[in-house]
Amino acid sequence: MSDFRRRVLAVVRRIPPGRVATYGDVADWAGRPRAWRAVGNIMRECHEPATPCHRVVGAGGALGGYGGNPQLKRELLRAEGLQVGIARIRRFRDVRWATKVSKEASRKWKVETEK
DNA sequence: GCATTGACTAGGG
DNA sequence: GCCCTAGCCAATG
Repeated sequence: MSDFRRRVLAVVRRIPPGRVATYGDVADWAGRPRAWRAVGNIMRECHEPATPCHRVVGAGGALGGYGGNPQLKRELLRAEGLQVGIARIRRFRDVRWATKVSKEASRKWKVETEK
């Protein structure tokens, strides 16, 4: 279990219900802003219920994937009060976690996880 | 250690 | 908004 992977999971678990974050956001919070692609790889492995992988979506509100069951992901998100289209999240800007979190909070989070 | 792969993204047409 | 391209990172064989 690499350090980066551990951080990514920690960030994902931090996403509150009814909110979503993009792969890019997660990578950023994990300390590697340009590792979004790797984040996708990690998610593929960690399909355990302990981490709300379904709250991690693609940039611009794209759903991304969910193992062999993308539809399930849509259901889960809708169950949390999100408006989900065929392959997109409506009101994405309003439910995107990263934009709702204050800079203060992100700074604090980084300080705690950097060490 | 190199090559391939992927639940990605930003930019240009 | 959609399609294509190039760039990027960690995991895998």
